[in-house]
Amino acid sequence: MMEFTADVELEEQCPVCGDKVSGYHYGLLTCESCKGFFKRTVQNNKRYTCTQNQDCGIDKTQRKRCPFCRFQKCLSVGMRLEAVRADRMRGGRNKFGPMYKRDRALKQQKRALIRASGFKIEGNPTLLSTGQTEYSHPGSLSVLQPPPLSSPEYECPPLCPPALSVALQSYGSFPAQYQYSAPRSIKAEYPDVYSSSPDSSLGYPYPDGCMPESPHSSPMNPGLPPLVLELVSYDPDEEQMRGKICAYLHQEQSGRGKLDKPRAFSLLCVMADQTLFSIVEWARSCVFFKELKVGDQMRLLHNCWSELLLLDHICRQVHHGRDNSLLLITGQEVDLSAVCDAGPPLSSMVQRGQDLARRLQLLQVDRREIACLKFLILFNPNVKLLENQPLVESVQEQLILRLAEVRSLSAQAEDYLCYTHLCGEVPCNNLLIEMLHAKRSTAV
DNA sequence: ATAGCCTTGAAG
DNA sequence: CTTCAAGGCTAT
Repeated sequence: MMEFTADVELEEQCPVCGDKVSGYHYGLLTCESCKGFFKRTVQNNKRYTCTQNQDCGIDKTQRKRCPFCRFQKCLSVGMRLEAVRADRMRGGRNKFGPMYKRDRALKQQKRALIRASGFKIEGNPTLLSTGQTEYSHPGSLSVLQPPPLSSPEYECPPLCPPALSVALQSYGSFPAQYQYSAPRSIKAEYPDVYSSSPDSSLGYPYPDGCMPESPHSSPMNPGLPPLVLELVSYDPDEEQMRGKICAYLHQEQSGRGKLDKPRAFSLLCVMADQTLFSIVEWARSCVFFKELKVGDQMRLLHNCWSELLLLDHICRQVHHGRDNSLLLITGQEVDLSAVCDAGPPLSSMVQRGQDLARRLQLLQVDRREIACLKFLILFNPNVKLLENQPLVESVQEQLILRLAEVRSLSAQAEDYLCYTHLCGEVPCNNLLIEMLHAKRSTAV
């Protein structure tokens, strides 16, 4: 009963500052002040800087001290930029409505279950990308769809439920509801580039030149097919991704010592695991992909996860543009010589990755082409969904050549991961390992 | 700039 | 009709 009350109290605390929750705001339950803070920041496109080390603790008494870290925390716990309306329209409901409803139902269910059984049920640890499963992935438990994919958490807490199927089902089915047929009465939320007003192009999430191309910018991009523009619009925001993963790592790391080799490697695996979640989330939001049944989605992802993961890494290096160091998703720089000290399999792979990054750099690939490439990787090329798009066709030839290299290197990386996993150096029960096993077992 | 309270308005 | 999460207002 103690745990029950503690659990309920926890749910009534703002995940940002711990103050009293006043309702769902911008994607999750927060307090009134963080709601207002998030709104002001996004609406006024505010930029803060941290005078410390960008890791200030945020609580009710200190939340005013560092708006930079407060906003980072808002993002890392899962507050959604796109829930701030670009046109400032008041009232009504947005696309998160059904999600809030499911989340409420889930909490209710959980409470009832706790009350009935008298013990606390653990969430799926691999889903805890922010330490707040319910906040960042509401609905992952509440999808009470019939089998084959039952609601795993309640049935087998000690076992790791299939992370991919849970990740694929989080947020339930709501994205399908607003893709094209969304009522235009609710409009101008940020990622919905189709309905935002032209003057909203100065919105928050896209810093200088990184603004996803929206159809509104097509006059500036003559000849770019709408599909390409759309593909780009699905790209996750790197900063937001970094915020989430850093928050997760920070919490994972707390109390741990320095980074010796296996420790560093397992840290990389955790990063990869968390990045995979972002990739799955990205895929789920993509046109065509979201129309597929979950089974097909899983098959596609099982096939290409490591390629997408590698591409994500390579792109970061292209952007980073340095031959002698690697840039991690966390923003940390790793000296290449340190990696080479690790020995042949890893060092040569990293070198191949660097070579690939350099060649992509020479090709001057931009985010539109990367978006196409990711799409090509996700779908089996035989599907040829992009075949009729002139731009994709014009760059496809060169991109496909790189694809072969991505495939080959990712295969080597998979083997290496498998090997290190057998040596016990990879943390178990994560999406990474699930993917590894899934591919190996179906490859027979 | 913050945060508590107020008004709005689509969805149910 | 009611609900409640958006944006708005305003004293601190």
